[in-house]
Amino acid sequence: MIRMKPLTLYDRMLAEYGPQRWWPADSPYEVMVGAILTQNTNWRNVEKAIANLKATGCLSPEAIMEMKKTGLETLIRPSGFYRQKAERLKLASEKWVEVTSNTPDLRNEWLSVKGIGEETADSILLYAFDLPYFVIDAYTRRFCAHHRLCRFDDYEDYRCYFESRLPRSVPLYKEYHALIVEWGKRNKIRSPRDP
DNA sequence: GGCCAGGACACCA
DNA sequence: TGGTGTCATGGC
Repeated sequence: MIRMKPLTLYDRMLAEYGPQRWWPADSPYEVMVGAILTQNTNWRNVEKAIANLKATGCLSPEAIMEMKKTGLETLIRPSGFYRQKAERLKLASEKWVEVTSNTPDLRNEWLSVKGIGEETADSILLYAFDLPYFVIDAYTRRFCAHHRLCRFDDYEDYRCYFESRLPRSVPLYKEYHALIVEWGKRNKIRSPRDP
């Protein structure tokens, strides 16, 4: 196999798959909700949960903060882990109304929310706040291993790998991550050390 | 009917 | 700090 650079792989995927135009959401807040609901969960199940929130007029931070936890659990049940995620959505919604894209140390603000780890935080920062953080998920690690780009244990090492090799561009980061996910869905490739 | 999906955290040694 | 268990639904 010919070993390629990250930007070359990006160009090839963009040519083959076309622009993905991520994140699939109608608003930045919906991005945040989706980022939490999709934790270790098939996106199709997330779509059902978000549809329930929309149908009941509950897709807003105010509505989610105010509603009973059990009611929220019922709406998001299709996304799995619904008890945990209901709690996480409430905590994240509280954070949502208190920060802006100009809040200092915004990444750590999100990481301080129980239930929001590095991947979820970076998804929110990139797709909801338009800030240049490259998102590392299970597909990204698989992508790196498959193309012999790199292999690390730590999330930060992967993020640094991409951010140090790509132009610092929010649209590029968005599209690249989306293309990696599309690649992952088309190529069900797993390795022994796969997360 | 088993396996897996766009993680995160608690607990233990 | 590293390994393991838990959380849960729905599609294939």
